[in-house]
Formats: sequence, C-alpha cells, structure tokens
Amino acid sequence: MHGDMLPGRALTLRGIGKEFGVSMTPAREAVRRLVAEGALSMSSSGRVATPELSSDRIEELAALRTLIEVELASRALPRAHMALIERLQTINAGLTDMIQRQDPVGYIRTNLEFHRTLYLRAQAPAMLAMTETVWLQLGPTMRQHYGRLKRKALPPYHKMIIAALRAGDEPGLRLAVRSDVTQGLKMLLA
Amino acid sequence: MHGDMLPGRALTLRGIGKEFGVSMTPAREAVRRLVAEGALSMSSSGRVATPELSSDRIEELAALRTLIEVELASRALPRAHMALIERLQTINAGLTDMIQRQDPVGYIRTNLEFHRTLYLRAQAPAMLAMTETVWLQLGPTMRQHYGRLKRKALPPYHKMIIAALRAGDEPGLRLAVRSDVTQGLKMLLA
DNA sequence: GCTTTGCGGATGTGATCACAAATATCTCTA
DNA sequence: TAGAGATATTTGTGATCACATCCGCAAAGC
Repeated sequence: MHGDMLPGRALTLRGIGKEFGVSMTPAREAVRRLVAEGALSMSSSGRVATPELSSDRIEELAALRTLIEVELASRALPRAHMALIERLQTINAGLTDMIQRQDPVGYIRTNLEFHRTLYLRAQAPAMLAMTETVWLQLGPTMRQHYGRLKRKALPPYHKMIIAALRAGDEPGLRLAVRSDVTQGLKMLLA
Repeated sequence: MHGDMLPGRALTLRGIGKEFGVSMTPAREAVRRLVAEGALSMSSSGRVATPELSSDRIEELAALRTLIEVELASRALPRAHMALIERLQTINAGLTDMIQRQDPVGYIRTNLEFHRTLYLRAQAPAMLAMTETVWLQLGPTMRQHYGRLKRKALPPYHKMIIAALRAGDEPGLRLAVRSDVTQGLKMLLA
C-alpha cells in the first residue's frame, strides 16, 4: 500500500516465509488474501507478483477512489471537530518533511494517513475498507511515479480540504477531495 | 452471494474439505479469501461463519451499491445495444418464474444476473469486482429477508432501467438504478 | 433450579513432505 | 556466437500430522 515494492516485483512463498520466520503455510494464506484483494496478481501457474496496472485500470481505480472518498468525506464533515482538523494539519506538515527528505514511501504513507484520518470520522467501516483495498492496488504504481517526479510543494488541495472542513462547506469539501484524488492520480497517467 | 446460506451459519475447515473432497489446506485458502472479501466473518478464535449484519452495516453496503452501480450503469449506457436490452428482458422474465416458484435463492441469483449483465457492458472490471464483493457480503442477509416476505410482483424499477436504456436517458437510468438498489435493500431494514 | 466446574471432542494453526509443473541453467551443435 | 535441447533447480499444491485452544455438555455444588 505504501509503495515499498515496485510494480512487477515477484514474490515466492518460501521467500516470504523465510523473511518472516514462518513456514510456507502462513505465507500462502497471506498471499491468497492479498491476491483476493487485488494487492497482488497471480499468474496462471500460481506465481505471484505486485500488479502492473494498465492505464485503463488506473483510471478505473481513480474513479472508484473519487466515488467512495467523496462520500466518506461528506459523511465525516458533520462529525469533524477542531481536534480532527488540528490533527490533519499536523499530518499535512509531516508531508513537507517527506518531500524535503525525498522519501516517496514516507510521502505516500503520510498522504494516505491524512485521508484515513478524515475518513475514520465517517463511521463507515465498509466504505473505508473498500477505499483501502483500492489504495492497496495502487501502492506499487504510485511509488513508481512518485519516485521519478520530484515533488517540490505540498498538494494544494489538502489545504482546501481543511478549509472546507472548518467552514462546514459540504460542496466545497466534495470538490476538494475530488480534486485531490484526481490530481494525484493524473500524474500516474503521464 | 446467492443466499444459499443464512446469516450466522457456522463452517468448519474439515467440513468444507469433506464436502468438496479435498483436505483442509484448500478449504483454508478458500475461507481466508472469503474472509478477506467480507463474505465470511471470522471470530477471534478463528471460527468462521456467514456474517450477521447490523442495520448500520446494511445501510452502508446499500450506499456502496448505489454509488458504484449507478456509475457502472452510466458507463454501460453508451454501449448498450438492442441485443443487451433483449437479454435483460429475458432475465427479467426469468424473475417472474422465481417468484411463482417461491425460490428465494433463484430469485436473488437471477436478480444479480440482471444487474451483472448490464454492468459487464461498462468495461470496468475493478468496479464490477467491488460490486460483487458487496453482493457477497449481503447474500445471506438478502436470503433471510426475501425468504419470509413473499413477493408477488416484479421489482418495478427493472422495467424503468430497461426503458431508460432504450431511450438513452442517462439521468433516468441513474435514478432507476438508484431506486432499484434502494428499494431492494430498504426491505432488509424492516 | 441455576450456576459452576471439569472433561472430552472438535477445531484452527503451522510445519513438513511428496509431487508435478514451470523456470532457469547448462551444454552441445551449427 | 547464437540457438535448441536436455538437465537441474525452483516453485506452488495438496495432504497429513502434532499441538494448543476452544466449545459444548454433563455432572457436581450451592
């Protein structure tokens, strides 16, 4: 999810088992679960690797993110109090560190933490789980593209999200979240 | 997904293995996958059963269905030709049989087939997979409620969906799909 | 009559193994 | 030197087993 692995990275059951000090059996279960969630792709021969997404697939996953995350943000809005907004600002500040440190994995992790923190307030566990499944599928691809283009500034729409939360502006919040997701994934299609 | 099992139905690995003539290992992998997809719930002790959904969870899953299925229908609309519409009518006629036969599992299966047939035209495999995951989670609950209330007539919105497809009416199609999903799941909350 | 306790069966977990298929490596030839 | 065939290695699959834990039920106690 955080882009620790690039797309196309092959994995073996024995290798995973050795890495975590267990036998093949737990490694298999973990792999099967991740394949079910779309986080890993499995060839016809059962070989497993991180997915290499086509442009169509990326667009589709971006559309799913938009659909669900806009709804989550909208549901979180009436429950968003000052403590939440302050936490979001703290996380957003952490994003600056990741940019300066040129840490793509840290950047992706912190960015997702920003979104998750907001969406947790929506009290919608099934929607959040679906969203995280999409994040999981996009992780390696995001890393691939964030690694090469060197970010200089913070994503502009995070501040817009915070402002809309403060103002209780639902249409503005929906637009800000939609823009943030769209802008972030537009770069993956370049 | 089709409601063969009621909510709360317990399953054991050895039982599944015996039922399908395999050992515990493949049964375990299947169960783990279904748990990952939310189709089965697992207790802290690893016991597995079909999920018993709370009202909140049902509402949330219904909202997810609406979000994604409206989008899928909208994407399918420009590609929907006469052959597709005729197939939908055929499937819809099959629903009448299931009602007369008082076959809840067959009714659920045919109803989902109606929707899947339409959504397949959207050429959006990730969205369709997400939708089917939601169906999977709702299967036992749908069966529980469809079993007790005896349907007499076809769901009215299927004909509205077909009419909107014929007319190329996108807003009408979105409304019809939204209504169909909402009306179908409203019964689960009674 | 109700609760508690103890016991036996049932169940999930993780490890190991044999096997078949797929992949990688090597060798020989043109 | 490049390619094709043969061999060796790697890899996933499914079965089986030992073990710890959990659940249900029955008997005993209050």
